[in-house]
Order: sequence, then structure tokens, then C-alpha cells
Amino acid sequence: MPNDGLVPAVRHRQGEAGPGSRRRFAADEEVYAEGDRAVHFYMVVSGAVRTYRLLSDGRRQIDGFHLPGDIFGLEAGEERRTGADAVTDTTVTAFRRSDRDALTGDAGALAREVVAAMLRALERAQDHMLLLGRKSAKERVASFLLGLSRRAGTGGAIALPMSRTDIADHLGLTIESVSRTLTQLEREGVIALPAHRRAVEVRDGAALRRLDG
Amino acid sequence: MPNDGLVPAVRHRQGEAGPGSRRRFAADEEVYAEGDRAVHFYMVVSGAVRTYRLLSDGRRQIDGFHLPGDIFGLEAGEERRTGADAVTDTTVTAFRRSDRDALTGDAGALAREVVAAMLRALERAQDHMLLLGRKSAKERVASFLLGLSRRAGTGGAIALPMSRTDIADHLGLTIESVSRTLTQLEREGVIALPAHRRAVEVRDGAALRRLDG
DNA sequence: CGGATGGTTGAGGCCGCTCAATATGCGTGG
DNA sequence: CCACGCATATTGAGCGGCCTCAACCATCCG
Repeated sequence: MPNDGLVPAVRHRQGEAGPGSRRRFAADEEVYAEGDRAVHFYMVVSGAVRTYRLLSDGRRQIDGFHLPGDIFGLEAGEERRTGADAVTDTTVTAFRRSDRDALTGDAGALAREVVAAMLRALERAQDHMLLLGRKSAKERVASFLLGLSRRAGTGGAIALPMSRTDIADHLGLTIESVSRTLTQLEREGVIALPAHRRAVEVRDGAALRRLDG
Repeated sequence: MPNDGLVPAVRHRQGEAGPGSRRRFAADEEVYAEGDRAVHFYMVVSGAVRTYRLLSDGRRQIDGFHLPGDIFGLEAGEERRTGADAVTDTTVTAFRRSDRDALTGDAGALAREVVAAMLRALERAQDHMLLLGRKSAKERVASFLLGLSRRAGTGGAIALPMSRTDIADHLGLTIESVSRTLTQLEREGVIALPAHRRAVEVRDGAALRRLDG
């Protein structure tokens, strides 16, 4: 979800004794698990969160990565249908689910933010279904990098807080395919891979966009 | 989206000079196109609607099929990000987008219905991302048939209003793979395929559920 | 009956997966 | 500062599931 100016209102509110409370998570710590009762929903303050679903044999599909400003953890029912972990050390603001329920009826800003967040989550889900259903490995990785660079807004250098395994489980690939695709893009001069492997530098954004379809 | 008792309130309302107006579409007629201005959102009264996105080279990904009771066509922005066509002859109720905007602020039932519809759409999107990212062709077809039978609620015999091409573009497969998988399931005694090919009879629901992961 | 449309079946190829080995980065302790 | 160990990433070889391309079949209509 891009930090596109819709969320700061909420972020601001929570700095002034609003309804949200801060919580902190270490890397790989669980925020909530599939099956938990959904008491809160969250906004990322710093760090990154992954939400995912599992098949009984362990196959994992990461629905999305949530970066600062993003709202996650909204549920239709009482129970968590996804799990959520911190990717790196992460701070979030927790809102009570009942706040949402109470506020959808009033004219408050939070209600509008939440509705907007839902609609944007739906749009991202649609984009991701197109990616998973109809794009090649190279196109998937290119889309992923473009999306990250758009959301991070840090220009050429993109931080990759998540592991190759996380990326693979997001893009519907294996870690080997992710790795191979990245090195291929590097050989083609589209990106550069720093030694520490947890970042990507975009060298040819136009080429990436061309791959995105 | 299952017709799970949340929508009839809206459907009822529109029978009594509510905000909705009826519109009728022939099979394969366009309800709206990608890029259109999003003036309305819709609820299916009868028939079926597909919403989809296209890549520039023509590859299509169908986000979902919308059956009677389902709400579709909600957008975060001004523009349509998906196209929508009638699958068969279809009747819908159209609501003005401004109604939603006006109503999200009041305590009205429509606002709650719309929020509930968004959350359910999000859940279905999550299920579908898991399917597209991590399931085999056989698992995809099994999930699809189970989902349809659950939503149609007609027990053993499931109507398939959509073509093999539509199913393929929904499941991220080709028509050949869909066809082969259906015949394979038939050979295994899990389903039966009537001669007219636009329905499926479930013979072994447990086997289908086992395949669903 | 004949043509059109949609669905099924077959043969072969390719992309991404599996299994396995190697490399690299990083933290820890000598 | 280097040696070592561990976790993570990369690279390679071979395989297989789904795709591609093509022929065949069924159903529906005129």
C-alpha cells in the first residue's frame, strides 16, 4: 500500500493520545497467528510486517508486505484468516477492532481512512492476482522491485528487509528462481546487487517497467 | 462472495424505491471497461458477472465471478482498474458511487453492507492468491468447484455459466489444462460431466475437499 | 446437413521446480 | 585479526507439470 498521503492523518492522531497504542516486535516475532481472535488492527510505524496463509503441507503464500503507514489486520469475521510476523524489528500502532466497528458509523476521519485502506488493499490484491496468475518469473520479480521502489520512494537504492524465502513465498516462486532471476537482471544491467544482498539498486528503471507488462 | 445473509437487507431495500436502479445485460456484454470513470457500483440480481484485468499482450486474469447477491465494482479511485462483463444474461442493481461516499458517514445499513462486502472481497482475494501462488492445477480446479458449489448451494449439481476460457483465466491456467483436469477428476470418480458441459456433478465431495489442501 | 463455436485429446517443449553442491556474509571466540 | 560455524544466498544438473501447437470431437443452430 503506498504511503500516499491518506494515512498521515491517522498517524498524526495517534501521536496525541488517540485510540492507538504502540507495540514493538523483534525480527520474525509473531504479531498474530492464523486462528487467533481478531481483537486489533494495526498500522506500521517502522519496520515491516508480512501477512501470509499456509497450506496444511507447509506451502506458504505471503499476501503482502506492510511498510510504514500501511494498515493491516482487518478481518471480516472474528478469527484471523492470515498470520502476521515482523520481518525486521518493527513498531506498530494497535487499534481495537471495536473502534473500527464503532467508527464506521460516524463521520470520523479514522472510518474514512480504514475504508480507503480496504479499497487500496483490494486494488493491491487485484494487481497481485494478475501477477500470480499470468506473469513469468522475470515479470514477477520486476513488478515486485518496482512496487517496492515506488513505496519506499528512496529512488535508485531499494532496501530489501525480507529474505529470499519471503520474496519467493510472495511471488509464488522458489528461492532459487528468485535468486536466478535477480542475477539475470544484474547480468542484463537492469539492477545492481550490493554485496550484503539485502538491497537492490535500480540501474534501468525503464527496462523494469517494460518487464512489468 | 457467498450469499451469506448480509446482502438481502440491501436487496430488499432496492425493491422499495431505494437508491438502486436495475440494469440488464446480455451474455458477454460489457458492464464497464478498464479506464472508465467509476460512477456506479453494483449488486448482481440474477446471472453472473466476471471482473478481470488485462496485460498489454492480452493475457487476462479474472479476479472473480460475481453471483446473485454479490457486490462488485467498488473502486478506491475515480477510474476503473478492472473490466466487468456479463457472463450470461444478467440483471444488476446499480448504486451511485456518491451514495457509498455519502453513506459511509452515516449509520445506514448500506454502509455496513458495503464495508462487509469489501472485507469479504478481501478474504476471497487472499484465498485466491494462495490458490494462484501455491496450488497445483488439480488443486485449483478442486478449489474452484468447491467454492462454486458452496456459493450456489444447489448440492451435487453445479451450474458452470462461464466458459473454459473464463475458468482458465480465473485459475491462472490454460483451457487445455482445465479440460484435462476435469476429465482426470471424472476418470477418478470425483465428479461427473454431463454431456452439455456447462455443469458438474460432485460425486465425491470429500475427495474434492482433500485436494483443496 | 453443414458450418461455427466451444471443448477435448495428443505430442512435444520449456519454464520453473527439485535436489544437491558451493559460496558468501556475519557473528563468535580464540 | 583470523578461524570457525551457521544461516542465507547462489549456482548447477536434471526433471516434470503445465503450456504450446495441432488435430479431433460434440453440440448447437441455421
